[in-house]
Amino acid sequence: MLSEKIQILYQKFMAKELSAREDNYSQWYTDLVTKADLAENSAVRGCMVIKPYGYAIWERMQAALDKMFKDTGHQNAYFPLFIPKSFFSKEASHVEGFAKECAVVTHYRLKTGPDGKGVVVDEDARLEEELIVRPTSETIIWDTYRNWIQSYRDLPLLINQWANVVRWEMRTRLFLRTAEFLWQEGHTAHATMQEAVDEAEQMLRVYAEFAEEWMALPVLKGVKSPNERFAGAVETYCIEALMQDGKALQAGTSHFLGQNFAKAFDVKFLSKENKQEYVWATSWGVSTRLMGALVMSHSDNNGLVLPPKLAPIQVVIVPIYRNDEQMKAISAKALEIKKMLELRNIRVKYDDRDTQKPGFKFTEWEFKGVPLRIAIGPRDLENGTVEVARRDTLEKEVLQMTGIDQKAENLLEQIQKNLFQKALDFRNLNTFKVETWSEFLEQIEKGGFVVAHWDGTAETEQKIKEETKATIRLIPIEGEQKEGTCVYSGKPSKQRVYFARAY
RNA sequence: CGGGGUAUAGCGCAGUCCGGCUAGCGCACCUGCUUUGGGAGCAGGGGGUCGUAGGUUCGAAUCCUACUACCCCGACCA
Repeated sequence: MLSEKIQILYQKFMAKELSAREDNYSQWYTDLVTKADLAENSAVRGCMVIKPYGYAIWERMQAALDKMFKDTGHQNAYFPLFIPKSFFSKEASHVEGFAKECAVVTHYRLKTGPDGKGVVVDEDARLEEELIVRPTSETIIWDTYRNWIQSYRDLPLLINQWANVVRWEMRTRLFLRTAEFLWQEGHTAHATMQEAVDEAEQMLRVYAEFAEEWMALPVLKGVKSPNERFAGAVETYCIEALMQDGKALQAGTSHFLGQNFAKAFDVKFLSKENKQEYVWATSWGVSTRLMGALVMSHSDNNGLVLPPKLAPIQVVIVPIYRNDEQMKAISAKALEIKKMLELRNIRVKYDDRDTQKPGFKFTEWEFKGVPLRIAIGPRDLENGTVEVARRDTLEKEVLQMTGIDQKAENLLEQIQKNLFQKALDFRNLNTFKVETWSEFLEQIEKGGFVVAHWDGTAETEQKIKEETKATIRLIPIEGEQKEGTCVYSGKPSKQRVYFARAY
């Protein structure tokens, strides 16, 4: 339990550094991202600088996902940043979906300005065909696949790329929506429709597993309504998470593209039966938006809370000492513990900076979300103990130094589980089944998921969105599917769907 | 793209209404001493073309005009 004194210090700290979560959620989020050194706004509008600490988390996400992709048979490749404009118009709904937010390269040269100062675009260097900065790579990839695929023997083609993409957004927020972002995009080609559907569903399960196991983020699996579908997809699968402010966030999508892109880019293969057929396609992606989801689902008014599996530093050791002699003795012990922990593959930082006091270090590492802190002082040396503090519960306890490596390992596992359970409890507590329109209106105001019957029409979906700002987040593909009557129109409904206001 | 707000040291702000001497304050930074179990104290010190461009004036952070950037709230999207 926290003493009163510490509570007061926290209040002082909060007032100084961080907006309170309950007062202004979005300001709290922005403060957290910038002050915990995850990212900052850049000189370029809408684009962010991901700072080393934030990038370290992203690298851990990448590593885990990349392994999962490889384990399911995918290979990495890289396709160009630029896409010829003409490629874009080949798939009608795809263009329509992205046209409004594309950056376009028109020239390839600058020259010195007429007044001899600065540089201007050289009008003589106009590109014959303008290039689009990729908002996603389906078109260039399918144009390439055409040459790679001749026979059923070339299938399935299972490829992923890690890349940056650009979508010219009007309003941006660090990680959640930036003009340029980092992501991975998988693009696969299959001989049969069933195989492609299976692939899209498999990758959805991979995403869900990653979110739950690594990010400690419980997610719902489902499909999007036609309205919310990816431009060019036949079916869009998604994982959807609930943030602490009661808004939903799409954390990953996987698309069954049918033969839309194969037809647009003329990608055919010769089947076993010696017939020319169009291939079946999928694409799937998660982005640096996951960083935003991570921050918003676990963190509190004391700063970031990171799940141990993704934390760049899992344990920080802080020495407490009065003089050089003590520091020496404590350092020896601390380094010993560090080594023990590292033998268990725990990522440890020994914070032996002499320029900061222990209290400062406590607060700083807490703010940065380090799951476990071990403090060692003269008293501990005498007693053969250490003080261990958990970031998730803020609990402190004094433990025997012997066997601390095993205890730390157990605690990290517990923290990982606890964060997931807390997030799951929160979601359960904020998911409501409603039967009537008035219930719907009342509940959607309070935030969270509202589970209600929908008649399946785009008109109803649109009206609900206009009246409440809530959208259909997903149509569940798991659990019961009972019929009922639409909460808005009263018409028959095949099953309940999840509504929420969303990021 | 609409509404609102902001722009003064690395960060947060005061000063602007009502123009006037050398532009302040807190945090951070540097030096020294004392400190170190939850953001240490004291003393000294460094750091500014007051967002940009133009105008008014003897004189502009302050008044006028235009522009730019950022933040918040909407519409659009992952």
